Amino acid sequence: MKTTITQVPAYEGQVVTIGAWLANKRSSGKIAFLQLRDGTGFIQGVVAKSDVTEDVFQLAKNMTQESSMYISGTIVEDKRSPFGYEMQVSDIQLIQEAVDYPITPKEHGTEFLMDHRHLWLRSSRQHAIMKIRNEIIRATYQFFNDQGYVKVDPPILTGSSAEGTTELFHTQYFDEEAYLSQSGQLYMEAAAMAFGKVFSFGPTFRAEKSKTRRHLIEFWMIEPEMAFVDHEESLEIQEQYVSFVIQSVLENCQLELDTLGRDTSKLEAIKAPFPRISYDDAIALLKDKGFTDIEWGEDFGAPHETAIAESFEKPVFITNYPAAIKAFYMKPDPARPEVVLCADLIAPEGYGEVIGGSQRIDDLTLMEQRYEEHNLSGPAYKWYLELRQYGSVPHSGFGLGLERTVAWIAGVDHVRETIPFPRLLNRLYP
RNA sequence: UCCACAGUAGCUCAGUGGUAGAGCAAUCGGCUGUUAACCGAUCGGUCGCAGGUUCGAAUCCUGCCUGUGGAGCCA
Repeated sequence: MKTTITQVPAYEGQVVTIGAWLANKRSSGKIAFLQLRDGTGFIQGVVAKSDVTEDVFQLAKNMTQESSMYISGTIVEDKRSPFGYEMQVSDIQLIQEAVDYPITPKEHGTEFLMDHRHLWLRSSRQHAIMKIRNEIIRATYQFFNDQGYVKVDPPILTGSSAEGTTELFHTQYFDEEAYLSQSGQLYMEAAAMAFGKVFSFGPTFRAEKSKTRRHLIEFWMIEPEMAFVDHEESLEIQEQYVSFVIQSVLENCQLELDTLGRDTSKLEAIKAPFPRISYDDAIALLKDKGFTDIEWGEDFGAPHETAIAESFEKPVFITNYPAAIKAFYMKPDPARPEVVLCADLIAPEGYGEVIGGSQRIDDLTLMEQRYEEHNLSGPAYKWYLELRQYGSVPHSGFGLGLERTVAWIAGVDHVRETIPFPRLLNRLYP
């Protein structure tokens, strides 16, 4: 019976065959322990000299790391295994012998591991992180589908930028200049006017020379956009969404969180509602904490964000930033036009900003004024203004950075481990 | 782009002016419950590159390259 490692508990006491790779091996004169993986999980195969032919025992004893095989044996429960089960091996059919696998069981440096990312993904730690990433994506689709959102895919090649501030990757579109998307948001606003509630999930490209544990050149964003939803309602959606994702990971990825040594008690506490602090109060809080390098009107740096987050157990929304330091499309607070109806969600434990969101400007005249202030004239924006011309409604949206969210939930300290093939400053291989 | 640190065996590192070292991996041998197994042996080098100082440089000096950590910017 051919099966996979995660299905093994259903076959206790029976003989099964698994297609597997050798992750590691320990052997003595008359017994060999094979650490097997098949992509679905990890299990130990025990090869006793007395149970198998001499050829099979010699094969097991001399097998090299990452060699591939079909391996057959009886599934037995064993408390000594972290997975709970072992295979008492009866036969092995070698598929290919791997010679000199570069990633050994000892420690390695970052550069070496990143150069071998295509192989590093096979390790139990990377496997666990990618399974958590997958669960976050799965839970995202479930959450928004259950709430009646329509997934809409914005274009990746664009003729214009959403915000003039960040640097764009630039390419040729036949005879025209084109850019890789740095945000789908403008297109998602158009989609919200067509479908009401929408979300996107796709790659984003930022040609910034950022070099920190929180930055990738290519990363994935989830960008919901909702018509007839104001700023406050949007915050409620955000906290429910994030809570749902975390509870899903806790339910479905226990083994993975355990492999990573994640302290799950901190995640269990992450349930809506989340605290909110206004930009004004955040500035006051930082001054109380002794920061002298920040004044009202300036944006927070990483140390400021961390200091604010440390004052709360849960993620915290920092709301209503000065209009001058935020994107042109954010709606001013009617009571205080110098600040906008926006919020950044800062994750605890120093993981930084995971969501940025706002209510959007719905007034045509104000949007035209913003265009002039930001020098954003041009045919590429004509369609965006037309959204305010034909049945404009209050609407809000936000963007969640997938890799920062994975890093936070998995307890990984650098986003480069949270995407299969990270694109970093000076890293386009493999 | 700026600041700090690093580059020595396939990998992780020690060696700071006088014969190039260890652990892991690999190869051979030993061991019936190992958890990064252990024990013995063997194999393994353009000391990042270029120049300089010196009787002598992995070691000191200069420049460059590459990487790591952080900052700015952002999700």
